Amino acid sequence: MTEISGKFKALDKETPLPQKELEVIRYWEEHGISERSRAHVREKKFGFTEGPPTANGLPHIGHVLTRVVKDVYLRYKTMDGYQIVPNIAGWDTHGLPVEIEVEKELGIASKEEILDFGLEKFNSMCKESVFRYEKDWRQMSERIGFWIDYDNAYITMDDNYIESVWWSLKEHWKNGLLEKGHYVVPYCPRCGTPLSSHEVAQGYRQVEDPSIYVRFKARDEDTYFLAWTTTPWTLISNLMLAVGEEIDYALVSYRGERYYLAERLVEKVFDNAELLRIVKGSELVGKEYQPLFDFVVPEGKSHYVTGADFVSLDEGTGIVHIAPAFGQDDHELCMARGVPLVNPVDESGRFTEEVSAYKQKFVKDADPFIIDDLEARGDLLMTARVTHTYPFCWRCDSPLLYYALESWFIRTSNEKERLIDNNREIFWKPEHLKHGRFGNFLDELKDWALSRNRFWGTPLPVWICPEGHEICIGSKEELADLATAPLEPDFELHRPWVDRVELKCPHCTGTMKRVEYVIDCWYDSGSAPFAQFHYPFENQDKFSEAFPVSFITEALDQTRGWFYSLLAINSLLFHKPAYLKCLTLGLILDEDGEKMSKTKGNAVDPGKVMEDIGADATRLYFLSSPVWKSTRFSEDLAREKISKTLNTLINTVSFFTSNANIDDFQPSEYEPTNHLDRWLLSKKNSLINEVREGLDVLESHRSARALEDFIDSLSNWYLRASRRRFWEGTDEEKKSAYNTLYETLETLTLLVAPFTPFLAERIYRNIIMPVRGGPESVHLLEYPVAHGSRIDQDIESHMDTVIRITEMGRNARQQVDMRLRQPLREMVVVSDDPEVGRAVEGLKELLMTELNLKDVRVIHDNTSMVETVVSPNYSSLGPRFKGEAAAVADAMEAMAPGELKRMLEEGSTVLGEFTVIPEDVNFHERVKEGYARSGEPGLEVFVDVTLDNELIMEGMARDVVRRIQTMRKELDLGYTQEIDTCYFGDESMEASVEYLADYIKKETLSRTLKKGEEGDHVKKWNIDGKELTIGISPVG
RNA sequence: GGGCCCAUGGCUUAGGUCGGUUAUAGCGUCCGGCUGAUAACCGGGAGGUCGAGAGUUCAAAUCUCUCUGGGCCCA
Repeated sequence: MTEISGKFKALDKETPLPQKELEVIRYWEEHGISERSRAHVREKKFGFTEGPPTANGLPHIGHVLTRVVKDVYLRYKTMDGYQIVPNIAGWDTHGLPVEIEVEKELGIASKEEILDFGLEKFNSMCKESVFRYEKDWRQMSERIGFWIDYDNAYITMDDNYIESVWWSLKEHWKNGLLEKGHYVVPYCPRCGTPLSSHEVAQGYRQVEDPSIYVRFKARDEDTYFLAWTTTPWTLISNLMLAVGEEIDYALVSYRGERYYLAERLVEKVFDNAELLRIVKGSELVGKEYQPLFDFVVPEGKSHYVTGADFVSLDEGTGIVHIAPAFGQDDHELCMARGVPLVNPVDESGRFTEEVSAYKQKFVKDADPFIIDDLEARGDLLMTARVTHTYPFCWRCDSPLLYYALESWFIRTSNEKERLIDNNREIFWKPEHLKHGRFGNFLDELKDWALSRNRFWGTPLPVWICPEGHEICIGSKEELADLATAPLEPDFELHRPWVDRVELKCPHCTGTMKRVEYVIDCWYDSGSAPFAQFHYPFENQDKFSEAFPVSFITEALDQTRGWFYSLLAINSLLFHKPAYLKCLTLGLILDEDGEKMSKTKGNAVDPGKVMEDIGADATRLYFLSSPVWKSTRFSEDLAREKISKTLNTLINTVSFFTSNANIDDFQPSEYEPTNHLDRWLLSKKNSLINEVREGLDVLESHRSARALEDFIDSLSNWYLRASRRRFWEGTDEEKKSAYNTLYETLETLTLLVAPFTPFLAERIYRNIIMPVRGGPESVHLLEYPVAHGSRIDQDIESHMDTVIRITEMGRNARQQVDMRLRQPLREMVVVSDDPEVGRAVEGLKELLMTELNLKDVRVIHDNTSMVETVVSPNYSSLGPRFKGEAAAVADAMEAMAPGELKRMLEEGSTVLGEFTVIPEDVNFHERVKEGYARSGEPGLEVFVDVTLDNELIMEGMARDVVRRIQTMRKELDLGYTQEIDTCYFGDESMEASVEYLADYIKKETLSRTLKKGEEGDHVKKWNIDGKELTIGISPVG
């Protein structure tokens, strides 16, 4: 194919899209486009905070989705005149997952081994590890077209960042919200560390455990409380019994003893017990009982029955044994009741000296002995085995214990109402999260256990002196001021440096030492809105521009992760919601709907996807279905976007460039005269509104689909129907057509820019920039705004009608096997809707060409096109008229069918001497001879399918044209290349060619059309059973 | 164990807030057509108990409840 060069540059269609995208990336880099798009200081600010990933693993396809979604909204807002603040990336760098990676590398697995290895060395390895794959992350982001500033990214392990975090912790401390206490955590006795919920979640397994029914003797009456447990070893530490205050409890007699238990569970527990009385749980509250064991005796009041809302009747007895050191519910309940904690188990999970009978025994191993003891005393009523899920350490497989540890926590529960209020102001997508998963979490808000007995993290800035005075440090300066010695030259806000700093106690003469904890790394990332600015030490103005954050988006798993930590920390500090819009993304599944994982080997490599199908197609694929739904991903699914949408757009542009250059088109002021043009411009403006609306409500799929539909209509309707105007229209026609198409492509290029930034850039640089001038990138332009005056609902709906009529026309032709290339006399459109009349009137030419007709006319009713045929219903007539049935039938047939039909619509009617009822006759319609019909009542068409000699010859001529065009294509001739043409064969074919020689010559650019069998390219065709040999030779 | 979400032809999916004619479209498949921008396109066919059951209603893919299966979060 010969490319005609001109001011509109043709798009390169040969090179695969992914390769062209790499060229675009180079162009952006060379011209610093992304920096320039960011550099603009604008009045309108759009706050965005990047949810920081950890770069100690490779990015996967889910991260690609996150980046695509972030990017499309940020590009849109940027083009719409906002300045994204601060528009920087972020890295999450602390936490147990990082430590574990390093432990694996070192081949160690315990805290002692880390300490032996050396804290400083260990932490510096962590520091390296978190950036191991930074390059891959940056490359992936760049490749997918995510523009964010990586060079100035915030990093949670930087001293400035940590200092801001310290500042915030001190704020909490000053407000009495940061406190030491005991917190029951899942704890691995072998590793000597509590586990994060994330780790615990990995280790749940189905196991069988003993379950026992134990009785507690009431103090003041001769009855027992019957309780149930699956952890006998915790009975040693029992301090209370809990009942549901609204639950009915039965007092029963069983084998001569009296027991309380939930009424509903009596039959499950006892085979034949005598019911004595029913009481409400609330009546049991306050009753005291004798301790089962006396190894540990707490100070203060204990061993009585209390009410609790977590008592369930699903299993057990409805009376729950409470040991505050070993259960979260238990612990909270005892705290609330002022019952102190007892914990006779050491950190390795063994009973302490106090528990003389079982001392040094691992608690789980003590279970059988405790059971035997209880049985011997007669306090054990029954034993069973239950299968339930229980957590195990994912590293060493030890059963985890729920264990009360000293812990620092933030009293978020004190501020629960504030968090709930702030959540009300957030726009959630999808909406159900607001009150569902996220809202529920806030409703049941617990205090935030902040401290971790670990090494690599933000150190908890609390120092304590031997007298018990405590101080929270809020800045490096404050630390230096109070320190007993100057800070080391290479000091940083990490262990072990901060551990070595001792402070002068402001309240006594003592020396303060730091508590050895680091903090939960979720606190780090939740501090990003202020800590990324080193607020309040610097950048107060920048912070207030960007806070509250206008928009965040991350995957669903962040609901109780980052989304929560952001809301909690910032609500406490600033009494405002941290963010105003939150878009939550679904998971990416593989083709079969399975979760992707490395171990299953079904994970998709983003790099390969980029190589195979490219960024634009991937972006469009993700953006065109609701992003919050879990989406299946496969290259084949995404590839469809290339053939369906990207190529269609590319070809539309190609059509434009090749023709505009041939005609030397120059954009100019114009008034669209043609209906198709006005229709397209109206559609275009409606499209702008649709795309914007979709983006504004965070429903990118609505925008993406509107764009895809528009591209489809542009190419497959507008352009197909307008082609001839571009090729052979008058100057006026061409002016309107070219300007309309050009203007539409311009707008479309801008509209798709946030979705498919690479292709948009190519189109911009090929057809817009060289002619219109303007900045070096489409991404530096403004997003289109619709011109309401250009939107013409009538013309849009008229075109819809015409499209429907076209479909009917094709359908009608097909019913009688009348191929489209055969010209036909006329089509009659039947509708009494005046709008249909107007639509056809305005677009008559279009209908004629689309359906290859000589005429189209509209009539109001179909009486002239169909005859009503009467067929007497003998099964109704017969029984009633017997022998006269035939005469009745004759009478009916003698009438005008329309007349009879009208009469019967009223009910029964009298024909001479007979009274006939509607059931006596069936009417059906017969289409007028020579016509084919399609459509439905209200709008139908009748196509005249009778042929005469002239029509047949025209059809043949078109067949010949089609064959010559195919041959031109086979020779790869340029669009304007003239040829000499010969033909020879069937007589009727030859006659047709001669009859329509001028038409054929014009259509095929044949300078001559002669009888003969010669030419550079000669081919024998069989056209509808008739043979014709055609030969063509390019001229010159 | 608790909470939330999801389930629509062989495959991928729209619609669900606001109940209303024949359930959307693409891929694939079969038949036909069209084509000098297009990897396309157009017409038609086959293919659906809208996960199952119950309820509300004149009317349910849509609202309610129960169940089944899958997922996520939390214990």
